[in-house]
Amino acid sequence: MPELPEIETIRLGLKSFLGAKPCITASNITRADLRFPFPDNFTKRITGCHITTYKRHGKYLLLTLDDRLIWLIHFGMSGKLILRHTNNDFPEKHSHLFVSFSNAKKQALYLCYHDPRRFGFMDLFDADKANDNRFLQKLGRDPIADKIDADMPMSNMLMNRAKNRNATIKAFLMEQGNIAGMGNIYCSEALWRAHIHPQRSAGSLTKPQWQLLTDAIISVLAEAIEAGGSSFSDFTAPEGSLGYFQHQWNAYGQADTKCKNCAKGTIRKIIQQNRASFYCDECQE
DNA sequence: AGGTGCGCCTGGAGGC
DNA sequence: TGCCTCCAGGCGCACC
Repeated sequence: MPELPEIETIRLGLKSFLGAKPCITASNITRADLRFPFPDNFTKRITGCHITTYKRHGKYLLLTLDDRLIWLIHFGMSGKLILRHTNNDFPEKHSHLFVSFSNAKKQALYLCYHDPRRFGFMDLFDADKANDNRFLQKLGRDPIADKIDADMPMSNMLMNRAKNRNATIKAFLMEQGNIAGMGNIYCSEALWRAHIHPQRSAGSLTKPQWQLLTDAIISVLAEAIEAGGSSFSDFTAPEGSLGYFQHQWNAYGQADTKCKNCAKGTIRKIIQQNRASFYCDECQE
């Protein structure tokens, strides 16, 4: 369930907790596979390394180790990081990876990757071969992290990719190769904000609609990151978890309520690609 | 090759 | 209370 804003919040929270260049002093895997097996010699390879950058692309958290390795984390549906100042009080169930750190002040800090459904996964590869990574190479532009490209604004890029596509706009936005980081929730929210029906074919959107939709995507993600940031400011509360945060949705999960945009229509729930979509039956076309 | 649907996995909610 | 069924969905993959 964590989508781009949740991963960004995890990234910021982890960076704030560990600080600059923390050293991995120990690591331990308690089950060999998440969605995929851990990379070979994973714990051996990361132990002794320092985290030199904290990056994110779409829903992937990318930690650079000693400027030469990338530790990739995908949180799947239920993955989260639990952070502690002492090496105890981690949940007994579904804690799959434990990592100990020493920060710049030589304080010991502890992290646990917790994932009940185990849809998450990790990878480890050479930083100079990131373009060949089987996960990263499939990703499109990140709507928040990537620099604005004056020659090819995101709305034009999306419109070009959608040309002649019969897939619905919902399915199109969910394809990580078109735009990285959109999940089920923010798709519904962005389409609601842009007044575009989720069953419209992607190729049928007009140029102004692509502009409206692009603006909606960026604003809905940016606002969610802001909301996540405000909830993470007190993440040192006892649970100390960085994962999925509850936001106030306008469309997602609001079936049968009055639309807050037009105040006339009703939010409806339909199933697309076996996933729930929510839209207003009055103001989304 | 584009479009569609399934399986993976577990906890929680709801029905009886 | 307890058992059962359904639902949540990101991703890779099989299939048409």
